[in-house]
Amino acid sequence: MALPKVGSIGEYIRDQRQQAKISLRQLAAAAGVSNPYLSQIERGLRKPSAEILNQIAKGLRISSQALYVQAGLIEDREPPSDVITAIRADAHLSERQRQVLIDIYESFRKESQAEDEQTSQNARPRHDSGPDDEPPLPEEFLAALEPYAATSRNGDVTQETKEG
Amino acid sequence: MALPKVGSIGEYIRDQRQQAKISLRQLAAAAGVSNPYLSQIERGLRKPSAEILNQIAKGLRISSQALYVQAGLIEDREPPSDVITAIRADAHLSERQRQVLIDIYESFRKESQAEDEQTSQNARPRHDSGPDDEPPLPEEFLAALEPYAATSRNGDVTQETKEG
DNA sequence: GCACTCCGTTTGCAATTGCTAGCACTCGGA
DNA sequence: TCCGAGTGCTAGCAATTGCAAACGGAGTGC
Repeated sequence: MALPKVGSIGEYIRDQRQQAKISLRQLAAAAGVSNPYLSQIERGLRKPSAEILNQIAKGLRISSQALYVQAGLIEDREPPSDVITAIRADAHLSERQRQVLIDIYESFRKESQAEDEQTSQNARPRHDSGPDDEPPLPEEFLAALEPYAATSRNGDVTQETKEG
Repeated sequence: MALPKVGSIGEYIRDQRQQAKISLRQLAAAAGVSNPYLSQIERGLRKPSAEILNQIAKGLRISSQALYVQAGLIEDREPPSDVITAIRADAHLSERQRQVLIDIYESFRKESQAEDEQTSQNARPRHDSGPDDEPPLPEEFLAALEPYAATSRNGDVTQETKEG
């Protein structure tokens, strides 16, 4: 992948600014930075801090993330390819919580694997073919979770998952 | 208060580092920054550039975006959790397993949220276990998991948090 | 020609980042 | 006891950021 060279962020900003048809000074004022500095940024002579970058993004009315990606400050929006990577990347979890989730996930994977082998041996129907294969309900987990996390077991699940 | 004050990013980094049980010097080495500087960042004496922030995020194995949000460099428009997306996309899981993982994940998230609102200082709302500063180990979960999944409880998690 | 306004740029300078070297402290072993 | 390895922190410095002031050029009106 092309290295995010320092100049590219400047070119990108200048490009966006010109597309918006505003002058350097206007953008500088809107972003709250000095015009000389913005000029130097656009020409790749200076490497702006994230704070300045953020202000410029606001002045340009574009997403900060796009600018950070251009600046090479965010790995090009890595898709959450697998569960473990996503868990690892989730900064809202504590290390221990991460480990618990990963443990459970891996045990699930092992279970599926075992079933898969069984299937090939005994030609057993897959578990999703019928609901009669019901394993114990998640309540067991949530019960075990209780000392650990304040979980709304099955009582009032009024907390919806959506957010914002 | 609700504003992302400058010091909070340092507290957040220190918190994540301590939860990961690595020393300041270890994280500094992993992130490629000097230990004194990381120390100052954690104490809120310095405002790290986005580049440094990015390296620290890598050292902590968390997403750069989460760190930028903490630093107030990205509007907290939190997209739906990547973890849930990844779980939903995992074809190896049964629907029930998916639901269990999502339930646990969300309960963790709620717990963190509650802690955060309660006080950003100590992260031990309940359950004082005495001299041993270890909260209950994941074994509890895995024990509860036993009837459900064929889990290798003693099996160490092969994913180690350190890496050469 | 002259004055005025806008454009982007160059020139110094204070403030800050981020580093190396070194300090003080704790723990375990000879 | 001292020694070595580990922890985090302070002091001082080079390099960089980000700014105010000033510059040359283009356009407009008198």
